[in-house]
Amino acid sequence: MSRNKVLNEKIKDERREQILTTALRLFTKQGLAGTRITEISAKTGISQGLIYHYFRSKEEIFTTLIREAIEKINTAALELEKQPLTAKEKIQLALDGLLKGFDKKSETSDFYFIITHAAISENIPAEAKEIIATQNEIKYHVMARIFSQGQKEGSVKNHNAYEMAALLFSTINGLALHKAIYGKGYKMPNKNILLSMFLND
Amino acid sequence: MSRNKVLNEKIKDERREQILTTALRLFTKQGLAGTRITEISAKTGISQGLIYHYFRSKEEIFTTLIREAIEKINTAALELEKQPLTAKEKIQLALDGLLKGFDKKSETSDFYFIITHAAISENIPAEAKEIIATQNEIKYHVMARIFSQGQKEGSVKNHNAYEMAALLFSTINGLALHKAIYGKGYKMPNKNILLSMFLND
DNA sequence: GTCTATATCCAGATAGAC
DNA sequence: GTCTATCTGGATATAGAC
Repeated sequence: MSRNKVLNEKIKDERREQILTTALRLFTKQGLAGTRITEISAKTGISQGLIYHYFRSKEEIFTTLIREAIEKINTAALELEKQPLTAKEKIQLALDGLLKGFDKKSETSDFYFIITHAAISENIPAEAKEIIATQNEIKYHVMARIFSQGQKEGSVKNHNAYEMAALLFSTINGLALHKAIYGKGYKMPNKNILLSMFLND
Repeated sequence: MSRNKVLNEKIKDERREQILTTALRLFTKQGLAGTRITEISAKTGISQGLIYHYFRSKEEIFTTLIREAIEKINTAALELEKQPLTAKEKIQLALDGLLKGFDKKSETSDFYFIITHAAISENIPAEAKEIIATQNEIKYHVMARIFSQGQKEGSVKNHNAYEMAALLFSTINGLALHKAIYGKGYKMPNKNILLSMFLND
C-alpha cells in the first residue's frame, strides 16, 4: 500500500470512530428514533452526505454499536471468569469494576445503556434484535457459573445461581441509570453493600 | 346538567383514558420520539383527528402521563410513611408491593418506566422536564426518612439514609427493566435477598 | 363529537459536482 | 473523500364536512 493509501485508511478509520462515538452518546440520551442524523453530522463536523459514505443508514450505525457493546461486555466477563481466583474474589472484582466504570462516566456506561435501550425497545433494527436475543445472555451465564463456583467454595449464598446473576446485573443497571440521571452529585455505593446480597458473612 | 350531557362527559372521559392508557404502553416500549400518533390512533380505534380534540399534541399526552405517574408514586410513598408501623415493616411492605406490582406487569411498571425514560431523555417536553426535576425526588426523601426511623429503631444498617433510598429505588428499577426485557420467564426475586442490603440481621 | 382529506414540515437518504 | 443541493416519504397537526 502506498504512503497515501495508508494515510487515507487512517483518516477513514478515525472518521468512522468519530461517528460511532458521537452516535453512541446521542443514542443513549435520545434513543434511536430520537436521534437525528443531522445531529451526528453537526456534533462530529462531518457532513450529512459523508456519513452515508461510511454507513448505509442510521440503523446500521445503531446495529454496529450494539454489536460492539455486547462483544466488549461479554469479553470482559469471560476474561474475568478464567482468572485463577476464588469466586468471591471474582465477584468482588466484577462489582468493583462495574461500579468504578460507571462512576467515572466512561464509555462503559453508554455501552450498557444502549444495550438496555435496545433490549426494551420494539422499534430497533431486526439485526440488532437478533444480536441481543442470542448474545446478550452470555454474561448472565458466565456470572452464574462464577456464583456456582462460589457456592461450592462456600462463600456464596444458596439461591439459584442464574437468578443471582440476573439480580447482580439488574442492580448494576439500575444504579447506572440512576447515576446517569442524577449525575455528578451521585456517588455509586460501596460494593460491600451490594455484596451482602450474594455472599455469606 | 342534562341527561345527555352527563353521558357525553362519561364518553369523553373514557376516550381520554383510552388514549392515555394506550399511549403509556407505547411510550414505554418505543419512547416518545419512537411512538407515532397514528399508532395511538390505530390501537385505540380513535381517529387521528379526534385525538387532537382531546390533546393538543403528542407532547401533551406525554406530559400528562408523567404528571400522573409521579403523583401516583409519590402518593403511595407518603401513604406508606404515615402508617403506624415500624420502619422495618414499612420497608418490607414497600419492597413487597413494588416487586409484586412489577411481577404481574400492571400499569405500575409502565408508570415507573415512563418516568425513567423521561428522566434520562434529553428530548422531552420542557414541562415534563420541570415536573421530573421538582417532583421526582420526593419518593427518595420519604424513603430516606423511613430508613432514618429504622436506624433509630436499630433495624436498619448505618449507611447514609438517602443513599440507601437511592439504592433501593435503583435496584427496583433495574429489576423492573430486566423483567420487562425477559418477560414472563423471569420471576422477581424474593424480597429477603434485597432486604439483606438494608437490614441488620 | 367524530371522521376524512389535506397542508406543512422535516428527516432520511441520494445524486452529482469538486 | 467530501461537500451541497435535492428528492421523497412519512408524520404532525389542521380544516372542514357530517
